[in-house]
Order: sequence, then structure tokens, then C-alpha cells
Amino acid sequence: MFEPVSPQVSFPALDERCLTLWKEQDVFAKTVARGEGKPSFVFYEGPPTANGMPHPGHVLTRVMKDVFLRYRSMCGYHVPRRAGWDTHGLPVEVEVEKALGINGKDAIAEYGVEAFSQACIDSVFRYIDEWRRMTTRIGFWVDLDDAYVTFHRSYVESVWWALSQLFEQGMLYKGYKVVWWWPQGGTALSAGEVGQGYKQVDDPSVVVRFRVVGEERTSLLAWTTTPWTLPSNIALAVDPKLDYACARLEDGERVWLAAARIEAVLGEREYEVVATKTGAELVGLRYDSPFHYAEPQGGPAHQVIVADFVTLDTGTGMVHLAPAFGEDDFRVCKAQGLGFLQLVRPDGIFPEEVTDFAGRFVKDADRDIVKLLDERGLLFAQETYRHDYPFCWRKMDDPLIQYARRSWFIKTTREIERVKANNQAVHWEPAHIKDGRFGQFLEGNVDWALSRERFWGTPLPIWVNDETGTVEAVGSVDAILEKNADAFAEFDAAKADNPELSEHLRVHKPWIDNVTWTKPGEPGTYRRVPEVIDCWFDSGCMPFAQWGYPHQNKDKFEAAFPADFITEAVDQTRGWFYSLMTISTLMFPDAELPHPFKNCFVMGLVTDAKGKKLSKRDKNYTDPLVLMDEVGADAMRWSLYTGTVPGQNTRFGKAAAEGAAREFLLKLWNVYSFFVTYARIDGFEPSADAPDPSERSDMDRYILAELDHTIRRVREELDQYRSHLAARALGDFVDALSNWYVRRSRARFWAEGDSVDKRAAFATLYEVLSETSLLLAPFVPFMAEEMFQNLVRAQRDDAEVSVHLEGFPEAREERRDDSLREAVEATRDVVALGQRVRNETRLKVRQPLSRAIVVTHGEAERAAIARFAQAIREELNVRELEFTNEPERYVEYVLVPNFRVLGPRVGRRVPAVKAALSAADGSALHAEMSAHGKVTLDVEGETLELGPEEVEVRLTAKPGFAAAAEGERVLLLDTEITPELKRAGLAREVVNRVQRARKELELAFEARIDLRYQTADAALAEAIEAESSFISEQTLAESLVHEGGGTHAIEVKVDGAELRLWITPRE
RNA sequence: GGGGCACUAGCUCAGGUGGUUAGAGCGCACCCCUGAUAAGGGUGAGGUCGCUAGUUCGAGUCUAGCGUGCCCCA
Repeated sequence: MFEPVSPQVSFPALDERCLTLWKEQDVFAKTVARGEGKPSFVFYEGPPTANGMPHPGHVLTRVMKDVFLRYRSMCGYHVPRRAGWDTHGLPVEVEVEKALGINGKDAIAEYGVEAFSQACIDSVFRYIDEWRRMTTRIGFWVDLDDAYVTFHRSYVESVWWALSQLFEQGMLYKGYKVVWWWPQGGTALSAGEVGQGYKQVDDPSVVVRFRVVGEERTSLLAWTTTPWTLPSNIALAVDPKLDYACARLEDGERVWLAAARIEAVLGEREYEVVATKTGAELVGLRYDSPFHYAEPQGGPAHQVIVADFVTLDTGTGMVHLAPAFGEDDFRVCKAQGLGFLQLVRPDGIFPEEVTDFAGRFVKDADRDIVKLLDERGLLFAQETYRHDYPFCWRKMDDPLIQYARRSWFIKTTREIERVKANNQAVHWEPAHIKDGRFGQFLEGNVDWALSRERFWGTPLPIWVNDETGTVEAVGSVDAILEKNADAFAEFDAAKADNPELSEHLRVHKPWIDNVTWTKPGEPGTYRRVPEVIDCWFDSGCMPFAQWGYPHQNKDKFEAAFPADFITEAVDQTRGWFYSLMTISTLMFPDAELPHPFKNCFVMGLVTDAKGKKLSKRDKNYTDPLVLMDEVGADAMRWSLYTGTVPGQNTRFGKAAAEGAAREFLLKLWNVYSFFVTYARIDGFEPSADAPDPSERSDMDRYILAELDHTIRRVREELDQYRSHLAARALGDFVDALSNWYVRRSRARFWAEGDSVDKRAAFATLYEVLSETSLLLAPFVPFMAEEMFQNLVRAQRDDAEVSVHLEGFPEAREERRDDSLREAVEATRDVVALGQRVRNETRLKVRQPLSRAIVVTHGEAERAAIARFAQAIREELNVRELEFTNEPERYVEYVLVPNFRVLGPRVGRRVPAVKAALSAADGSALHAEMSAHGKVTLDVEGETLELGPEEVEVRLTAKPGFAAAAEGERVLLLDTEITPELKRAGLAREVVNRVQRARKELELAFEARIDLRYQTADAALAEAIEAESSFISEQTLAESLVHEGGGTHAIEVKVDGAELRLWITPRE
């Protein structure tokens, strides 16, 4: 016997029951253990950072991971799922700085790096409880107790190994990277921080003469808003395709500039163009630098070169380049092998060499630099330029400057072709990521700037001899100990002093900075470089670093490489997806492509209901935990599955989750509740022998075929990582189940006594519901579990403890029946046509009609519809359903071209054929086609024969009939209402009134009544008289008497006639 | 400034390889059902498929340009 199921359901309470069951029975661990020894489905968890509260976007990534993992697990794969936490990096430091109320590198040093690192460890798990709760609550099964953590010693040592390998391969080098630099704070700022600090300022805008070497009184004009960078000028850039003009001014001076900028730059001055050249022709032209404080290093300088960023919007079409102070400048100069000069100290002060301005802050010296240029006759023009310029967000008076810093790089450009080949082998969903966003990113690849001048990160494992300059990289703590057994003496002492000191700090600042060694016969001491590394490198190492490979767990790494599946949001394209693939390509050149992931499902971002980005500050979202307590986890999951198209943003809000519950979960719950209610009344036992499929009705076989079809679709879509299409298939199925199968079959469930048909109905619905619980399990694991527990586990001894331990349903050939499914579809179409006719002719369904006539095109379709004649009669309330033998009486035929077939054959004559067909007598053509299997048509003076495949037949009802047509189908209603039909209609009106009254009186549906009535209307009285047994039966009236009296009197109108009714419930 | 994605009904979204009547849900209007009932169902209205060219017998679908929005990078 099933547990009773109320139609009212509390999803949050249901969730609780399931969570308790899973915990008590340790179901997740069992699902993993169950797969031991079977082929594995490898998943890599992209590590989130738990130093902020989880929001709906995080929920999306978790449920998307979950659905595919649960699916594969049920399909029999071994699916271990290891959680991971990303714990390094600037965002962590910033949070800690905020918490400690300090800012800047100096402040951290003052606070103490040791304590700061400890504070970072504490901070990264600040919200881990909320993350755990959200993860558990939403039903994401992942092993949180065995999570990998990027700051752990074993993880760091793996990252070191990777870096030391790259070092050995010559892939690591030291170069310059231009960053947004805060001179007063002595630190670089991240893009996000820079974005927070823009404000509008007025800067000097000057046009400077660069005198051409070897040509008297000739100069190149260039524009700049940062005069302080001029002493470090290296080159002038032109666009090779632009035209440049040499203008001779009144005083005889000649200046070069872009032809298109002459008006704007020369303004009122008199001039004469004496020469023109393209930018390409100017390349190589040498000029005298405006300042000579120092010689550029590492290459030639002071000449014209080409660049791709020259614009004509502002300036002169010639761009002053100072590679030390501009990212574009640096890139272009480096690519063309020019020299480098950086005449500004990191604190923003001019150094000694710049004799005129030494000791002054660069921005403050701008005015005097301009003055000096003027004195030397090099200033061509000056004005003030208002624009947005970034300042330090922590100290808005301090301007940032672009500044080239020494930085360590990975020479990714050397191996980028291999990365591209790897990318080509990956299955991306959606596919456009491969050659779109990700592919484009690889095309523009630049060397990976690896180092960060910060504190909390994986220390760069590079030691430099302080005398000889020899560089070594190490790949583990053991490798260090081999060089110096006492290397960690300081840390060991500290740990002896304070046993609480985390072992993981051994490989972090400040301890690692004091690790040194010497080499016999070599002077000097090896000391570590001060930098830590980009935390994206950490996360990209996770395929091996999560195992501490290669220092340990070699087998585990090899068993779980590469991943079959990863999924994150689109913002990870340049983040995790790139770091994973690049590092893997570099580290494992011999691995079979693709690696380290074969399938990548890229999600869009979650926005609020209006499409706005989720923002902590604007609070435009509900805390997921709060929302789940209101609508339940499954509603949230389902709305995300149906609403998320790969790569597209998802609008999410409470309304979306409520809609999911209403349209899908409750619909299914109603079916489930309906089934259990009647199964209990009838004492249905699932163990009872189910009637053989051949003994079941078409309706039963139909829903089983529909189930089979759905299983196929769901498997196909999930195999291709298209969860939204799989969810849609399930939605369609539940709709067919509730809306057609159950609705049409209700009477079979409450039929009296025992019959094969009733047993077939119960057996079928039972089968469908229990299998549906398996089918739904990956998507809505809670509701699926609830149904499974009651329908299956409690009924069968051999059932698994949880639905999630069962196998995923398989399609079964013997259930498949596409023609039956098509028949039902045709039937439902016919019903819809009938309802349309009733609506249009205002013939309410309550009024029985004698017959409906269906005109179809084709025997097969006719047979299909005939199969469900009973259902059609009931749905349309007609006595007979007929198929006419003389369709010509009711319909006209219209032949239209079948373009798909005809197009290729007749080409440009298609419109003429179409016109000829519509001009001709369609019915005559149809007759001709029926008789001869072809029609002959006169098209533009030529005779053309059309075969049956080349035309489509459409039917329309002839005027004067109550009919509706759709494509090849017409349905007519016989609208003649005979007296007998009229009486039957009235009787149904009376039944309707009594039923409404029964409902108002809140009578139980099986309650018997006595019914009395009075009416002055003879027709109505006659109808009630004639149909009294029908009325009594329908309303459960024991008696029906034409006289007044009784407990409950009501007055109603039937067809305009007054009717008084008395309803007396029997005890 | 560069790259990517999107633009289809009032709203949220579907619409392999081009085929002439563009679909669904919600909302709305009208109606049905009353033994799934504080549930269920039907019908209907509503669309120049962002704009403009082009390719084609035929374009929501392919090409180019433009516009708007979002994301990533400068």
C-alpha cells in the first residue's frame, strides 16, 4: 500500500525529508562506490573562492554540474566528484586589508607578513559554511570533505613542479610588463580596481616638434597628454596606410603630420603643403629626441615606426611612444626590436639623470617640462585637455600611471599553435566558443605575465645567486632540502614554538623568503625572488596539483586525466579554460588531444529578472538559501535548466522559480497524487500481475510510447550536453501525461469492480510514474526521490535505497510506437478543430450534437484518427464521429506547391507554378491527381506535369458549414439540434447546476442526495422528466421529484427559464 | 578601439542542413469541466522575426553594412 499523497505539497519540507534520507543512508558515497571498477566519467570542479557569499550565479554552475554528473552516475559510470577551493590572489588580500583596516604594501609589511598570511587563510573560508549549506541544500553532490585547496603545501609543490619544468624548458623569462601603477603605494592595481578610480581631470595637451635628423628646419609633430614621458621617448608611430603631409609655415619651418589633421592642428596658421608621403614611406625616418638625459638600452631608438593604434580622432596622426609608460607603446616597440628607457622611479619621482626635474613627482613637473620645451623652440602648441583619468580608488588624490615593471613571463607564444590544436579537439557547447571567443583569444595570445608583486599567493620557486646571478628553479620542498637540509630551520623553530602554525605556511611568505642555500665552490647565496604568481596559474594546475602530482598519487592523477567534462560560466574563457588548457598543453606534450578536458559546457551569466547584472551592492537578488526555503530546491533547479541556453545569459528571479514549480512540478505532483489516491482506494498492488501490453488500450500503449520517446530524447540531449533541450523533452512528456493520458483515463481508475482495463490503467500509470521518477532524478533529485520512495522503494524488496542508485531508464524497442504517437497528435488536433468550431458557432460543449464529420487527406490519417474516435466524441460531446465518403460536398481543395521538392526541379518558374495552381480549380486538380496520379498544368505557355510528391493538398470548408480547417484536415459539426438533443442539453445544464451546488455545499463526491425541483417552463420540465435517470446518475440523486421541499433550496436559470432546486443530502 | 554573443507576440524564450500559414509558456479575453476540484482543460486576439542592402525561384535562417543591449579585452 502506498503512503497517502496530498495534492497540497510543501516542497521545502519534501527537500528536508530527502536531505535527511541521503545523509542517513550516505547515498552520495554509495553512488560513487557503486561505480567502482566501471568506466569513469571524469569531472573537474572549477574552484570557487569562499570569501564571499554565494549568489544565484553560483547556484547555476552547481546545478549544471550536478545534472550531468548524476546522469552519468545513473548510467553506470564511476563519477568521483572532488570539490576544490581557490584560495590565493589579490581579491583575498583586498578582503583581508578591508577587515584589518589597513591598505597598501607598506601597511601589510608593517602589520607583519606572517600574521597577514594567517589572516588570509582565515579569510578564504570565511563563508565556507554558507557555501556548504547552499551546495547541500541545492542538491549538488560533490565531495566537500576531500576538497583540494590551492594554498595547501602539496598543491603548491605541484605548482612549483610545473614551474620548474617550464624553467628547465626555457619557457620562463624575465621581462617588462606595463601595469597601472600607484606610485605612492608602490603597487600595481588590478583592472577592477583601476575601473573604480576614474575621474575627470584637466591635463596639459601639447604638440611637440621632433626635429628630423639631416633636414634643416623640419620636424615631426606628435601629441601627448603626458609630457613627463617625453624624456623616455623611444619612437614615433604612424599608420602606414595614412597620408602624411609636410606643411611649410610662414616662418619657413616645415612640419610633418597626418594630412587629415592639418586643419585641426595648424588651425589659423598660413601654410603650404610642400610634400606628401604615406606613413609607410616615413618609416625609418630618424629624429632628434627632445631630451637627452640617458641613452635607451637594448635597441635603436628615435625613429618612425608603424603601429596599429594610430587614430585621427585626436592629435597629429603621429604618436609619441614611451614603452616604459604605455602598454601599447611597449608592445609595439618590443615587437620591432627598439630600445627601452625608463626615466621615472617606481615612486613616481624623476631620478638623478633627469637633471632638470630630479626629485620631483612626474605629474607635478608637467608644467615645467612644457616650459622647457617652449624655451628650446620645440613646443608647437599647447592647450588643456579634459578627460577621464584613473586614480587610486583608495586614495583618490593619487593619480595612477602606466609603468613598466620587471615581471616573469611564460613564453606561451612559443607553443600557442599546440594550444590551438588542442582547442580544436574540444567539444564546446555552444560550439561557437571554439572559434569565437576562445579561439579569438588564442589568436591574440601574448606571453603569460606570471608574477605578482604581492604577498598571498604561490611563491615563485625561483632562487637567484646574489653574487653570480645564476638562477635555479625548484619543484618541491624536498628538492630544497637536498640543497640545504636546514633550509626550513626558521619555520621549524616557529612551529615548535607554536604548534598551531599551519604546515601549509611552510611554502608561503614570509617563511619561504628566508629559505636560502649555497653551493660548494660557488660564491654567493641563493635567495628567492620576491614575487608570488598569478592565481590563475594555480587553478590551471588543478588536474595534477589536486593530487600533489608528481610527488604523490601518480595513479590517481593518471586515472583522472583528462576530464570528460567541465562547465563554468563564459567569464572563465580567458580565466580557467585558458589556464587549464595552456598549462596542460605545456606540461603534457605527449598526451592525446584534447586535454585536460574533452567537453566544455559554457554557461551564460545569471542576471536579475530585468537582465541586469547581479550585484552585491544593488542587492538585486534574493539569497539562494532564502529562496529555496520558500519555493524548494527543485523549483530553482528546474527553472535554471529550462531557462538556461548554453552561452546565453539567464534571467532569474523568484517569479521564474515559482513558474517552474507551477508549470512542471505541481503538474506532475497532481498526477502522482491522483494515482496514489485511487491506487489506495482500489487497493492496487504493484506486485500484481500487470496485463500484457497486448491487453492494454491504445491510450496505455500511447503513453508508454511517449515515455520511450522521451527517454531517447533525454539521453541524446544529455549526451550532447544540452540540458535545456532535455528539460524541454521532459516538460513535453509531463504535459502529455497529465493533459491527455490522465485526463482522458480518469474514469478507468474509478470504475467499479475488477477489469482488465482498470488493471491495465493502474499498471500503466504506475510504470510510467515510477520510471519518470528515475528519468527526472538528475534534474529534480528531491521530487524524484520522494516519488521513488513511495512508489518503488516501499513496494519492492529489490529496490535501491535511493532513486539515485538506480540505473537511468533505457529506451525499449517494444514500447516504441511512433505511428501511435502520431495518431494521438492527429487526434488532439482534431479535437482542437472541433473546439474551435464550437467556440466560433457559440455551441457550448454542454449541448450534445449528433455528429462531427472529419475530412482527411489520406487513408492512414483517417485510420489513425478513427482509433481514438471514442475520445473525440467525448471531448467534443457528439454522438457520432464520421468520415465522409463525399468530401466534395463539404470542402474545397487547394493545391499548393511542395516547394522543397519542386524548387530544385523548376527553379525560377516556382512563382508561376504557384500562381497556376491557385488559379486553377483545386477540386478538379485533386480529382485529376486521384485518378491519374499526376496533374498537368499550363505554366507560362509550357505544359508541366506535377507528381503527387510535388504538391501539397490543403482543405478548406465550403461556406455554410460549421467547420474549421487546418492543413490537410477539416472538421465539420452537424449543428442541427433535434428536440431529443435539446432535451439532453438541458439535462446537462441541470446536472451542471446541481454539481455546482454540491460543490458549494461541500458535499463529499460520493454523498447521495434527494433532488426536488420546480419549474414553470414546460420544455425544461419535459427534459428533466425524459432524462431523469441520467440526471440522477450524474448527481448521485436517489430520487428526483417534480415538487418543492427539501433542506437546501437554490434558484437557477437554465436557458432563460427559472428553475428551483432542493438538495437534501442523505445521511 | 578590438573580439564575442544576442535582438522573433505585452513579457520570457524555442525555431538542425534556406521551402512560402513562424511556435511554446506566462499574461490577457472568451469559454468548458466539477470523481485530479483553493485543481484541470480549450479557443482566441496578439508578430514588417532590430534596420538596410545583397545572394536565391524562395531568407527568421546565408552574406555585407548599420543600430541597440550584454560580456570579455584594451
